Amino acid sequence: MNLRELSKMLDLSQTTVSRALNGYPEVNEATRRRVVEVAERVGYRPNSRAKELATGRTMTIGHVIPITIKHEMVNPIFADFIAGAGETYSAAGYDMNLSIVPDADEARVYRTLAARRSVDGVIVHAPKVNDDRIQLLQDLGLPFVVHGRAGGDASGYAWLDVNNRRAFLRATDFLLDLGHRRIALLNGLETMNFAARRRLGYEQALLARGIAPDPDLMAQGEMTEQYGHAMAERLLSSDYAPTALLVSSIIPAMGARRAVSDRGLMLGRDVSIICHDDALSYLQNDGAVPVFTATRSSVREAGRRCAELLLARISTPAAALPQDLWDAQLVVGGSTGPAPAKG
Amino acid sequence: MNLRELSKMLDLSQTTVSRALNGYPEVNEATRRRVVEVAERVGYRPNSRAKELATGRTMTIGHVIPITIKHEMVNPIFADFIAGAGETYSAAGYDMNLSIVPDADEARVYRTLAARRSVDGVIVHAPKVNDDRIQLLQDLGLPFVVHGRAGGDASGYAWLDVNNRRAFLRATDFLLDLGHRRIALLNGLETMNFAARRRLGYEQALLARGIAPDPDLMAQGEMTEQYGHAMAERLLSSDYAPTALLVSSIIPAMGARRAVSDRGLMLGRDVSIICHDDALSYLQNDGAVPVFTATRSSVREAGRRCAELLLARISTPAAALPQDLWDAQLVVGGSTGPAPAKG
DNA sequence: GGCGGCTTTCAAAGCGCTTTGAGGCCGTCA
DNA sequence: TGACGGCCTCAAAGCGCTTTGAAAGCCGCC
Repeated sequence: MNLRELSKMLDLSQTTVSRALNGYPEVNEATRRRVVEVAERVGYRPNSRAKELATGRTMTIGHVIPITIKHEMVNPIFADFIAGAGETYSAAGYDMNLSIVPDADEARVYRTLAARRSVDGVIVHAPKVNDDRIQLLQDLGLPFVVHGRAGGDASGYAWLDVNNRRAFLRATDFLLDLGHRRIALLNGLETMNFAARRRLGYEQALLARGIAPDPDLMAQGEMTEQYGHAMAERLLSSDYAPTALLVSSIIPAMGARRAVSDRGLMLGRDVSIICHDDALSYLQNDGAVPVFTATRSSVREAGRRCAELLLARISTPAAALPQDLWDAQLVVGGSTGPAPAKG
Repeated sequence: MNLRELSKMLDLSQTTVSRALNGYPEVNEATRRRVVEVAERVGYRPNSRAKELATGRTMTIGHVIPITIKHEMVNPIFADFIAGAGETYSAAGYDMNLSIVPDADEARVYRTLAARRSVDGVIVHAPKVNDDRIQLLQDLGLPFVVHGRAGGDASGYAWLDVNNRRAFLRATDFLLDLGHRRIALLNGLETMNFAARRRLGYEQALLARGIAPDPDLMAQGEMTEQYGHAMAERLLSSDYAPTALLVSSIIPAMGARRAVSDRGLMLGRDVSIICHDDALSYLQNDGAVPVFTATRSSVREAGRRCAELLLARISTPAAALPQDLWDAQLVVGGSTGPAPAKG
């Protein structure tokens, strides 16, 4: 069923039917209702490609998700982010075009999306400290919103970020207030800007109390359960072990917890853990007393909001660049307690 | 840069340029090289929508991912499945169109995709025991491959599934061989076919040893960490607690492990756990001695393969329906051991 | 009776590509 | 010399829609 057949069926011109379906004012309300009703009944939907070619708008948003090549790992927070963004798109009649690519190929994919006019805009995931994607997208003239920020000046593009520095500063402060002095940082890869900023917050908090950050207490890596386990294991087995761990995500935090119980230690008494909690749907850390004390910010909500911001940029390119900085909540759970008295 | 401009630049006709770019035989190899070289240099890529309209093929595959409405949860295995499928698509020049929808809306989305001709085919995720999507897609004439199978006769459509019944039968057998007699099942939602079949395997193994399945030892639910914790906690605190748990995924298994250590019990000695391991990239359960004894099957590999099967169906609709049944590996890790001697 | 407003038609261009059919030019071969 | 194959051009249709401009029909109203 195409437009010509439908208009024949309605005994109206294609013009009128098209106008009726697209809400143009010059068609009589009764006619419009009739058109819509029949279109509905016979299941007419305009051919997406024809419509998109004619209008020059694809009504689709690109998400280019990098795979870190070493472990072929796709960061699990993407699932929730995408779910949030997807809600916004559905509600607005947009589609999502998802590409999963080794991070080395990202630039090529953006160029292709732009040149083929396959998308009306893109979301930039996982910005690095030095990230050339932003300049590239500006050159390409493709509307975009960054989830996070790159390092350096962030005034020239649209983004939504969590105040990662502040979150980890507060988390570190919280541990310091509990009497902890040896606090380890199990960070994400510090080529990622979010991780670099978390480290900054951690160091700032320590320095503010006159504690020199100790490189032996800092690790970075991809945020797997195994990474959390391995690092916590290594740290806890040292002679001069930390009493608290600040962990970049709930996933390595689970690994760290495993290391704690492997050693027969008790979480929140012998060792404290604070992690960042993205509020993943399958790893919920809520309830009256959450398992983990955490800095919490919903990545799904971020997905929803990034999508909204992008759609707004597409429909109103001249509007001011949105730059949203969200504060994470510090929620107190069962994984933290006063620093143990010295052995 | 469009085709007309490019052909002007090359001083060739649009016809020749189009033929050169699309590999038609009637163009001289030297000319073709020149065309390709210039197109490359000026960054020409054909407009996707125009090409798709002209050819009638969208070169995109739809993935409709259901969100279970209650917890707004998106199953984290999708991330890895999609990553696998995405690799295949990229290699074949296909795009992925992802819709995330409350499961009640799925049928509507399929109808829309078909009517608008937005995709050349779809992957069906998470088939239920009673699933009307398959009939729907057959009616719509949209090529599809099911990841899993629905209940009932599966001979009429293309699918790739893990032998879930057999996997859980073997896992149960393994526990029985270790002397366990009270084995609990923490299953996924048994409206899902994979979960129903796992339960079947579990029950078959028990019955084969003359053990009547005990409803008190069976739970089902969405596969979150919290679910695993809550169920294990409840089971382990009963007077007549199971000595082993068979868990539907590594995520609730982590929750179950937490419950075990909460009670001061030791995994693999006081309580055994076997789980299904989808080989998620961020929850790897490998190494010399994996943490969990598990039935393992890579969902990422499944994604890759499902995508291949679907592309093959699209290019050769008349070929026989692929129906792949994969066996999960049973890998022995540290979470299982002989049943403890009675109290 | 004429005018203006509302609704609709008609015809066509245009979006950027693919595809086809007819035909031209050139060099080669019988 | 003529036929033929190889390579290319030309012109146009077609994919299914949107959008535009001109015009027509119908209505009520002054």
